[in-house]
Amino acid sequence: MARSVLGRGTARERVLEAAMALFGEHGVNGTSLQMIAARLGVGKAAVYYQFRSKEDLVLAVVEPIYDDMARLVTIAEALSTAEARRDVVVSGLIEMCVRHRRLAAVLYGDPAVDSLVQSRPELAATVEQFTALVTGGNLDTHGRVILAMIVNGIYTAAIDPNLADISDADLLQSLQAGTRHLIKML
Amino acid sequence: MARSVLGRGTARERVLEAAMALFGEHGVNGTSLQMIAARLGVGKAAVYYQFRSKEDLVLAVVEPIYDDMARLVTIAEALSTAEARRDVVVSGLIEMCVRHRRLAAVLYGDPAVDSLVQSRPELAATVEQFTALVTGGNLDTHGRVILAMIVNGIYTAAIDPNLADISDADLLQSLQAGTRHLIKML
DNA sequence: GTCTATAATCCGATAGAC
DNA sequence: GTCTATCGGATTATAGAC
Repeated sequence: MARSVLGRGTARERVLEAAMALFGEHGVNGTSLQMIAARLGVGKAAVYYQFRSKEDLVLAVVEPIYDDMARLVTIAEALSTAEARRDVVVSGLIEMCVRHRRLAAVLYGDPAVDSLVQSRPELAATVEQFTALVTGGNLDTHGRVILAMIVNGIYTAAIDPNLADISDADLLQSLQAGTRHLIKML
Repeated sequence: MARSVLGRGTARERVLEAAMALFGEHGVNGTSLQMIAARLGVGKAAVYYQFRSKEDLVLAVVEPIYDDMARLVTIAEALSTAEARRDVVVSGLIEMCVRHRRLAAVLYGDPAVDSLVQSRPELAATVEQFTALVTGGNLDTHGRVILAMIVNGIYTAAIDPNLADISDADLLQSLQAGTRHLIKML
């Protein structure tokens, strides 16, 4: 169990950490395994020792957020009305985005992650259920646009690099306030 | 001036159209010139006849939106107060996102586009001025988060595929209403 | 666990025939 | 204007030495 000069934790954790940082900067398709290895000061084969393919690595990076999402879906689906389900999912989304702030920035809208998710039935199902819970209930055109502003606003405000200096607690509070304000317009 | 079997307009316009569609689906880094050529039913060299490099092609695809942004910056900078400038830029952003709905989806957050913009001083300057105008004035932490929700909410609601069925006019109206509502919280 | 070496593939880009 | 052919380089991934 020799460890590299840079970073802490297990070799696997250090690869995940480096991958996350580089995915965030260059996107998944713009990040080669060579770049990840170089950042860690190791050879390309050292990365392949931890993950048998790039797809496996991306999946491992992305896993924690989809675990949270699946948990949130399970909780919300136990509720009885569409409005209650949406409220739980949206406020759960806020907490999720804040908790996984750095990670969320990585996968949000990345086409490589999107197609990877679509290729895995469990992940695709979770995303589909999540979307259904958010857009559930009968909304008119105006409501749908406002709801999209809320959900995407939460997501992208949480990951905005310009807001990186704001603490998790402050961010959480402001997102909750803004959401409460907008959700009245539905 | 022979023209290919598929599509309309000049050869250059057809390449731009195909590139935009594929960039939106797979991202810039996930789209090879071979894919673009294949979609048009031509060879790779036919694309290189219209654009001397992939960078040139990406630049040409992205150009219209940065032209609009530069125009908006010029108009806003002539105003006297920070609040007036921000109002003009934000409402201009709404119109811009609706007008370039499909294109905006392509470049929003694409790392390849980001680094291309950063490598071109004119484009980088325009983006920087735009950001400065939006975040101008003195805002507290809460205001900064709300503003990020507004701006990113506008952007991503305009490009949301789930809202593709909504007309430009309806989308414009709802975005303006939601923004007016949220901007009171600043 | 990490290394070098290498295989197979794909990329962007160029040259030149037609 | 479009084609084929090809170059050099980078990529994912594997094999085997240490």
